[in-house]
Amino acid sequence: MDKPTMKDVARYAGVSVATVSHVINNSRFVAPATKEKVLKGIAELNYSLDLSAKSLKTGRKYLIAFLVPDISNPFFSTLSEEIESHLMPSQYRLLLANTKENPEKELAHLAALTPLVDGFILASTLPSSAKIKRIVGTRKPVVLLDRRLQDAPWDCVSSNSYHAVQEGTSYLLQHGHKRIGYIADLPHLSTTKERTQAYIDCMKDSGYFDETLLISARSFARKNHLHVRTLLQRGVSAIILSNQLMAIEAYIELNEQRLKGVTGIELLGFEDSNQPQYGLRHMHKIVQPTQTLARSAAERILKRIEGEEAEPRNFVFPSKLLIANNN
Amino acid sequence: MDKPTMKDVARYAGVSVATVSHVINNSRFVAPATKEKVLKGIAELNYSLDLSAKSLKTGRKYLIAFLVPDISNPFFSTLSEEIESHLMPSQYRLLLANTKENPEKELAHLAALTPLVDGFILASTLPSSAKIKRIVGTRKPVVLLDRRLQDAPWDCVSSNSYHAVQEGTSYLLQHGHKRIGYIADLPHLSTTKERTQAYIDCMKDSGYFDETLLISARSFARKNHLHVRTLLQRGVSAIILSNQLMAIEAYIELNEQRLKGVTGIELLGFEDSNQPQYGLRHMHKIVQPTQTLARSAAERILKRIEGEEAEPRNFVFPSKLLIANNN
DNA sequence: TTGAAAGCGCTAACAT
DNA sequence: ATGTTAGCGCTTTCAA
Repeated sequence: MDKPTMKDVARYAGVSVATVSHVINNSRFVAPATKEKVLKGIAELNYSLDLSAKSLKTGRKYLIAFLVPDISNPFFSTLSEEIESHLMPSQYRLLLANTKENPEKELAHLAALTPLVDGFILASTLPSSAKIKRIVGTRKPVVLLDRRLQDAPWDCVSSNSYHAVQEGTSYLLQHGHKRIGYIADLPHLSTTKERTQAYIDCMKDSGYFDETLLISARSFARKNHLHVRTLLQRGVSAIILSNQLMAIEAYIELNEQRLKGVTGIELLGFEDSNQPQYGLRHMHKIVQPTQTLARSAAERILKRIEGEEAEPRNFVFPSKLLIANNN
Repeated sequence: MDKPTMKDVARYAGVSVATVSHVINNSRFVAPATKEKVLKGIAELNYSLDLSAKSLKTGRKYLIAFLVPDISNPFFSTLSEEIESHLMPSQYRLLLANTKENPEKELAHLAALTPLVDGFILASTLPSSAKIKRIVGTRKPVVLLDRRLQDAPWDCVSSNSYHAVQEGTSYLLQHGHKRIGYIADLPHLSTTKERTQAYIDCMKDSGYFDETLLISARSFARKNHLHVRTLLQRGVSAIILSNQLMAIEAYIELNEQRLKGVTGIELLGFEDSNQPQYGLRHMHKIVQPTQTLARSAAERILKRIEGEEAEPRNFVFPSKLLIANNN
């Protein structure tokens, strides 16, 4: 009653293990009749390949690690679900590691996982790629996801929200808002820089830029209700939140303020998956192309693991502004 | 410049590979001086054990799978983070699989992962353990987490919220609420049954039970704002939500209703990690012992993998009621 | 068109 | 107190 091996299948089918292996991997021609017999043996004995043995022989681990800054952030949990489902048809499995927006933790994970996996999908919380390169080396492929990194010799899959933020800010300005607050995430992130810049450019163009309305925060800290209050005290009539988690917090806080009589405030937030979470209906949103990001990242890492040698490429997908219908 | 093997370390230290192996695994006595040399060799050559080879030899995979119903639910994402951190000191890694509250998907994952992992931590979305047993067999240990299962021959780690829900309901009754609504999650889940029963028992005791105020929902559907409206139309003055995700949605919807003039409604929800998410301040909460659950589950699965043969045990940790201070 | 066999890096039984 | 070595299940080169 032991787990059957290739040898068992070979004996059953009256062929050699080499033939069984080649049938499974489609790695050389096998006569249709022979192939038939082998397939039958596999089904009959309920055989399944031992990946450890294959791994020992080939050097591959059949494991891909996805390092996320915060798995309880719906953006990243959706990404991981989608990546996982795109990996399903391959024999690769996804290992998830949570870095909690902590560079040390990220480096520790990279070091611990490097010998265990064939490649990384990385939403990095680091400011640059130097340390990562040192740990991961040049042999294991890396695909950067969501957050770009300086001088990184890897494929990078990200969204571009510059235009969407610009459009959104313009929309607010056109609708009479002059004091528009902005709550930014960690300043070293590429996403933060891009989005904040769009806001700044737009506000400066219109002549209403006021740096006291630009708050640098950390989505991980869950302190956004305080920042919302600060901005309200500074007289804003609209607030832009630089990601979904912050948007949810701000939405909740704004409602509480409304109950205390505050009126006329508009919110522009992010939505990171196209299933409407929590029904934040009265908020303008920038919708990220989450599914596309996930699919592209999964594709890239598989290609690189299979040995694709082309120059690193950037894959950029635009976010879209979604104006709430005011009902 | 190839990856060093045990042989390299052995040669460097002037000993046999057996000795190196025993030093690494602490599996037999090695003279301190010899051990020293080996350790030096390991450090010097930057050696790291090849788990695939070890795996082939021992049959272990050094991988544990955690099957979650919904990774974007903060309860499960917190659990996974905590389990992961408890596994860190061991050589086991956590594989996360998302079943999306779909029994078919859960079974498919179990089948795909069974040959790849040493054990499962399972927050099952199935109504009973029969099919799981058939797939997983008796060789791979399973630890049930959060959700109990009929006739399951496995350790089970769960919280008990019966008392907390009862206390909470009593509190509401004592504060003059008579029409108290309840929005339940999937009816076949052990957690749902237990919590709903506590509510029903309490309401019947007081003579105010009204079955039209008990709504059976699905947290996965994100439709709770509608259920809240339904209950308000039916004249409730308090609503109990049977998990955190539902609580967040209800909280948001209630605030919107308040803005339309609704007053005097109280909410009792769940909080699944003790970092206060989204600052839902004006809500009573039942706090789950999330960290304890995670620690216990990690402990159990490791013990079972190491071969512990004791009878399956239930580990139950109580949830706690937290009354909001009304400010 | 298929088979034989070496060997991947490790563990552990058997030696001494 | 330590060494020798068979063999885990697979891939792949070489041979037929």
